Amino acid sequence: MLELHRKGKQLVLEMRSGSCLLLHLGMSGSIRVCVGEMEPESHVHALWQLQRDAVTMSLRHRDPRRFGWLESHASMASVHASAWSALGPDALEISSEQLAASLRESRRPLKSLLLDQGRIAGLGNIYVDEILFRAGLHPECASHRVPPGVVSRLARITREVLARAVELGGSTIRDHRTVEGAWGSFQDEHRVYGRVGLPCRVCGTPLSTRQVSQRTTVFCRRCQSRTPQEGRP
DNA sequence: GGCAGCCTGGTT
DNA sequence: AACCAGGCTGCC
Repeated sequence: MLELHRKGKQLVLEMRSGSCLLLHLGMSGSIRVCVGEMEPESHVHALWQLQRDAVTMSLRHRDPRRFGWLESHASMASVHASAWSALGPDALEISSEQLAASLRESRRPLKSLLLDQGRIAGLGNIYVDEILFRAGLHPECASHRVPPGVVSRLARITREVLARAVELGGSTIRDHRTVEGAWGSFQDEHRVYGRVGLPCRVCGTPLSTRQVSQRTTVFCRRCQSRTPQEGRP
């Protein structure tokens, strides 16, 4: 295997031959690479033995809840032309212009738009809630009503939250592990996710919950205003 | 645009 | 035994 590529939640392993394995880990999936044999484990759906010179390496895809998938592509060009053409810009690098373009014409709730992989690729339920809290925005605020200055701040916070989460190895709630098998620790910095009823870390108000876009949503009704003001710090 | 359904394991 | 979480697809 030569190279790794990623867009949003999708990962590509590009082989030396140029052929590609495109995969999505779903919510409980993981891939592990190790030298030599691997200890047996449950829920392994695919296993490769890779030969490099005299060394054998094992690559394994484990996915207890089977929400993940993988498909084979002849080349990166094929990946770009199919699966990746349906994805919006990557959330780690989203610009305020790109975000503004998505928000401008939609009356949908902000949270629903941020979860839409075709608009912005890479955000799931945890990170959307964490981003909206840090941006001081209500999850049900109509997307087109977010003023330009606030959109630019939202884009910056999106990039910052994800970069920090990556730095900490992600959020280990239950299944998630880093590629080395370690726990992530971004959950220690969660402000709202998993904290329903607990006091807001900023103002002490008990955190609220509600279904938004068929997703459990946690937010602070005091810190996250429904009508964002331009120029908020 | 909403919503059921897919699936498993942990919780109630 | 019933319910829930989560990402995404496919059907209204």
